[in-house]
Amino acid sequence: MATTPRRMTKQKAAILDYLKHSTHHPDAECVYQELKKQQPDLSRSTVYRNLAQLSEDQVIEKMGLQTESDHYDGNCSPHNHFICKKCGRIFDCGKEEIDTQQVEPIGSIETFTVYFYGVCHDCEKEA
Amino acid sequence: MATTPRRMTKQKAAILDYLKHSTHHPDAECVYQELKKQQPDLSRSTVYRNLAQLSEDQVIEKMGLQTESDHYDGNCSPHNHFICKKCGRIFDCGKEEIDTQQVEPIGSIETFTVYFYGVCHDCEKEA
DNA sequence: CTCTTATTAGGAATTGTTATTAATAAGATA
DNA sequence: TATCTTATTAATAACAATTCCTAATAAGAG
Repeated sequence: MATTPRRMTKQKAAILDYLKHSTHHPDAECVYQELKKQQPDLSRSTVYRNLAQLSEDQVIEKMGLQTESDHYDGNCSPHNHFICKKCGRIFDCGKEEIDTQQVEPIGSIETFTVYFYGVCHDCEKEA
Repeated sequence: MATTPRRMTKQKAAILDYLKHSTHHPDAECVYQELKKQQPDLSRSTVYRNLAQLSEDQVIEKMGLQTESDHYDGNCSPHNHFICKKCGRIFDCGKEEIDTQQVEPIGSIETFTVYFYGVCHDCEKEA
């Protein structure tokens, strides 16, 4: 995915180090505020740019729905979604059974959502 | 969740009707553009406000991670997340097996993510 | 019908994020 | 080590998605 060579900088290193030693899934602002304490002239854009680059390079992971705006669903019955990486369409699919025993030590599950990513069959045909 | 009485308006009815008869998971702008054809003086704020209200009332569903900004995870090994509705913390949990046969007719899965929502044990103790 | 107040249109303001630009510095090569 | 190329930076402007604000409107209870 990376189209240009990458250089390591102290800013990028700090961002990466912070994320690799965190377990609380910070957002960009949080990373910025935290690292600004060590590097007072760190820029917000640098944080955003590096977070984008690092997740593009799969060194870190961006959480959440990989779409630019929020989407709404009029169908409230239990079901999941498949998001096509190519055409961007969101498809409904059945609610799969899922084993939750690994979650029980953490808390009580009220709901869960599953997002599948891939290429839909329509787009596959075109390629 | 609704703290004030609700009134039905033709704007809200149109938004709801549109969503209930859609299967393509539109975003706010899409709903706005579509309904503006019938109601030329419909306002964008009205669409946003009603989408928020309707999903608060669980009449429709807002997709994606229920947080205001994007979060990043330095841990790239396969795992899922539990989001506490009370304290907002995001916990890691193991990657569960999931049956994907219902998704196969739609497309080829490359990855998937599972988000569990509930109340963590820390918050349960406090209540 | 009347009254209360939730809801509206319209636009301005805010927020999360990205683009721009000149200056800087990583890392390859000599 | 000195030099060169160019990815990266800080700062800020620009941007797009969303929310807030205000006076006017209209739902629906009495």
